[in-house]
Amino acid sequence: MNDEKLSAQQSKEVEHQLTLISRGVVDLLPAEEFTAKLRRSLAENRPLRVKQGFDPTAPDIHLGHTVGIRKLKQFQDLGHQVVLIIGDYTGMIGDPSGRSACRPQLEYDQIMKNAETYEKQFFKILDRSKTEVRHNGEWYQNMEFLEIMRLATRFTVARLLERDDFATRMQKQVPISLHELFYPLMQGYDSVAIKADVEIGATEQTFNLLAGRTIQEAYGLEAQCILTLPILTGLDGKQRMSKSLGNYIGVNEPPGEIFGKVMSIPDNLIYEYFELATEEPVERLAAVKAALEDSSRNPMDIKKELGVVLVDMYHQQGSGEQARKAFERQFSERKPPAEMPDVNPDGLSQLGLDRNRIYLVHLLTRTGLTSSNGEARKLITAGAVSLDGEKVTDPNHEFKLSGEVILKVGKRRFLRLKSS
RNA sequence: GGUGGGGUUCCCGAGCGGUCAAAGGGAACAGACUGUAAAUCUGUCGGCGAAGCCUUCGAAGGUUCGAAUCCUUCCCCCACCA
Repeated sequence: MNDEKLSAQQSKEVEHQLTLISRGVVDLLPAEEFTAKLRRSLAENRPLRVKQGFDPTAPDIHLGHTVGIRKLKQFQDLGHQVVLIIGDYTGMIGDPSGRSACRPQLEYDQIMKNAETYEKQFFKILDRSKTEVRHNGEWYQNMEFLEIMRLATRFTVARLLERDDFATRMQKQVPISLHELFYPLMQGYDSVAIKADVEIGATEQTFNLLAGRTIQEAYGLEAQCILTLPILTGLDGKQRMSKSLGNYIGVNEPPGEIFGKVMSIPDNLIYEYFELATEEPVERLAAVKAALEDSSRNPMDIKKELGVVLVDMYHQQGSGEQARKAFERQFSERKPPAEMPDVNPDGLSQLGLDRNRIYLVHLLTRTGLTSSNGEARKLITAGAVSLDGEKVTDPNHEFKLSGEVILKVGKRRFLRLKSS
């Protein structure tokens, strides 16, 4: 790469972009190479092609994904070209852990369905008109076996196996299938296919990202730079945020859900979420950090602010405050929420319930508030169920419906029964 | 391909002819406390309107009054050897 001649104006722009892009990043490798690419990009007025791939193995984008997506957005705002890879092909190959293999055909349909919802969710953050979306089936569908073998010559088994996750699995005697070793190669080849200048991913992706460099060079292309981002911790405060662990906040969730989930995170996650999942200015981050460290404020209040910010990011302005009020009403003041599902007499009879003699256990199960009669009984006995604020502890409780009754199960499940 | 060790309820993991719907731990859920935080304590944790019954211990058969436990075949995993 030649040293580009840049005007003072342009040099300043490089500095500016570098600062922004580096924010919140764990590694930007190799640093000099990236700077050079950036300089050239500006000098030649040729946007960088910045890539990130997603395997649509689950239907939801969650906050963990947004760390990367928001970094892409930053590139986009700076005028670079974002390329999203939908791993429809890699997704199928992905991770067959556990059970017997399902039918690939079925899986493909599921993947495509997920891919669709993914795209919708991506564009809650990215600008659709400026984003290039590619499915990697596009180039894998017809790839020749020979080609794949050529790819494979670039790596040694030892190198693949020295990766942390594989090493751990070997140690724990968890099987590693041959095809999993190919995954980095495929991800790397994606970079060839779309001629990526930069690929971003979470820190655990480092190996795969680096594989991209190796493979691009094998194809005579300039190697991409890689940018890694921290992994967001899930709601449990222990494991990474993921759909399958159920410890996530989805960007598609309603305001109340997002707010409530934020309130349930351990205090020590507050700062991390502010830093990685929001766009708040550095001054505010610093203030939050200071307040948490010197305990000058109740962490709960800061958490509420976080909830407001996050809700606003994915819903209309003002939804955050609304969610906060609803939350305070329901949990601080312990009043039933303003809105809850209801069941009218027709609904009751459809469930096979006689409103003159409603067997509570059946009501709970048939309305879906509990998953089985056993669970319903369990909750009643535990004192978790109330009718119009009156705790019911008799598992055989029956009642006659008159007027309107609010049924409550646990802290958050509500149902309004109407007699007319 | 050979040898050895395994597959147990959401996960880990005991059980190895009846007392087993299956110990223990984790997760989860609920209650108390509270800030839907943490910590702690308590309870529940296959299904069915008590009893009693039904379905579970990789799959299918079989032995037995009786099987998660014994036998046969099959499937899968792991280690070592090749």
